[in-house]
Amino acid sequence: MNSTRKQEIINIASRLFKERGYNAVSMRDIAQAMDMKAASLYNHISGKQEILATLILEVAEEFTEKMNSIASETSTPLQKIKKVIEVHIDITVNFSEHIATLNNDWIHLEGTSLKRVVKMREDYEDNFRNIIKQGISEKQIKSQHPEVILFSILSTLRTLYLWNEKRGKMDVNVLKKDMVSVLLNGIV
Amino acid sequence: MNSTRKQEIINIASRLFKERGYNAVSMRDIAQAMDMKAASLYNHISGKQEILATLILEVAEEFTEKMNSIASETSTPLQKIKKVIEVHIDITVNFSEHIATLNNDWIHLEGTSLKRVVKMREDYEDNFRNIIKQGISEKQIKSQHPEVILFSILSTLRTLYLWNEKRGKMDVNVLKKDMVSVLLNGIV
DNA sequence: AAGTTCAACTAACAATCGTTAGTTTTGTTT
DNA sequence: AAACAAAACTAACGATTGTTAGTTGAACTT
Repeated sequence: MNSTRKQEIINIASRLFKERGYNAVSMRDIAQAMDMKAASLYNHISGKQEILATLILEVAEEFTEKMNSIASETSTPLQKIKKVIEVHIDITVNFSEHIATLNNDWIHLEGTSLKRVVKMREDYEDNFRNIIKQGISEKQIKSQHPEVILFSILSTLRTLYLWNEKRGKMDVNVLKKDMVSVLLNGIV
Repeated sequence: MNSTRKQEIINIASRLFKERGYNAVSMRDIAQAMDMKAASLYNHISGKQEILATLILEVAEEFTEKMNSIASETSTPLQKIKKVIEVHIDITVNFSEHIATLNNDWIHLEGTSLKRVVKMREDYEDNFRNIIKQGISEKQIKSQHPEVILFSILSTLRTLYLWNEKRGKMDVNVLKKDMVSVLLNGIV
C-alpha cells in the first residue's frame, strides 16, 4: 500500500533537502540518489510537492499530537513545560532529518498543505503560550512578557537539530536535564 | 562610487530573499521590484551571487566587529554576555531584512564568500564559548556543559528577527532587559 | 502458456533560469 | 550643438527545471 519505495524516496529527499534546501534539489538529484531516472519517481509519488508535504506533515503531526496530550494533562505549568522540552528533544533525535525541512522549507508548501502546517504551528504556539500564562498567574513563573519567554524557549528547541549531531551527540537524558535546567533556571 | 543604485538593488533583493529564499527569487523578480528589466541589473552588479555575498557580508562583518570588541574588553564574563545580547538585539533591529538571509541562505554562497562567512561564524562562536568558559571557571556561571549554554542563548538571539516584527515591536530597551533576564536568570 | 500489473526506462515538452550581446535612451560635459 | 558616459532597453543563448507520454521488461496470477 504505502509502499516502502515511497518512504525511501521521502527519506532520501529529506536528506538532500536538509543539505541544500528544497529549491536547490531537483527531481533528477533525488532520482540519482535513488539510483534511477527522474521520470521513474512518478510511479510512486505525484510530484515534488507531495514529497515536501508528506515529509513535513509527518513530523508536524507528531509535534501536534504530543503537545495536545501535554496541554490536556492535569499537572503544573512547570511540569508541562518540562515535558514540552523533553518531547522536543525526543522528536528531534528521532526525526532529525525531517526537522530541518520543517523549519526551513515549510514556506515552499502550497495550497492546503501550507494552510494546515501554518495552522498546526499556530495552535502549537497557542498551547505553549497558555501554559506559560497559566504559570505566571499561578506565580510559578516570573511575571514577564510571555512572548519573550515563549520565543526564547521555542527558538532554542527548534534549532536543536542544528547542533545535535555537530556536537558529538551527548546522551539524550543528560541533554534533557541540562536543557531543562538552562531554560528554566538560567545560567547564573 | 558604490552607487546608491547598487544598494537599492541589494535592499530590494534582501526583502525578497527574506520572503521567499534565495533560490526562489529570480533576477527577473528583483528587476520587476526595481521597475526595470533583468538585464539592466547587470549595469550595477556582476550577478546574483554578488547580491547575496555583499548582502550577507555586510551584516556578518557587523557581528564580527562588535563581538571582537566585546571579547577584548576588561569586564566580567556576565557583563560581556549581557553586551552580546544587547548587540544582537541592536543589529537585529537595524538590519532586520538582511538577517533572515544571513541565517537561511548563507548555504548558497560560493567560493571565498562562503569560506569567509563560515570562518566568521566559527570565530564568533569561539569568542562566545570562551566567555562562557571563563564565566564557569570564575564561578559566575553554573557549571554546566558550555555547549548547551552557548547554543541555547545563540539560537534564541539568531531567530530574534522572526518575531521582532510579528509581535508589535516592543520597545528596544524593554526587550533587552527582558531578554537578558530570561536568558541569564531563567523563568522561575 | 497467456494475461496482467508494476516499476523501471527513453524521449521530449514547455517553462524558466542566469547571463550576454548589441542597441537605444537619457543626462551631463565640453 | 556635439560628444560622451551611464543606464536603460530588446532579443536571445544554453542550461536546467518539473512533468508527461509512451515503451519495455520483469514478476506475479490465472
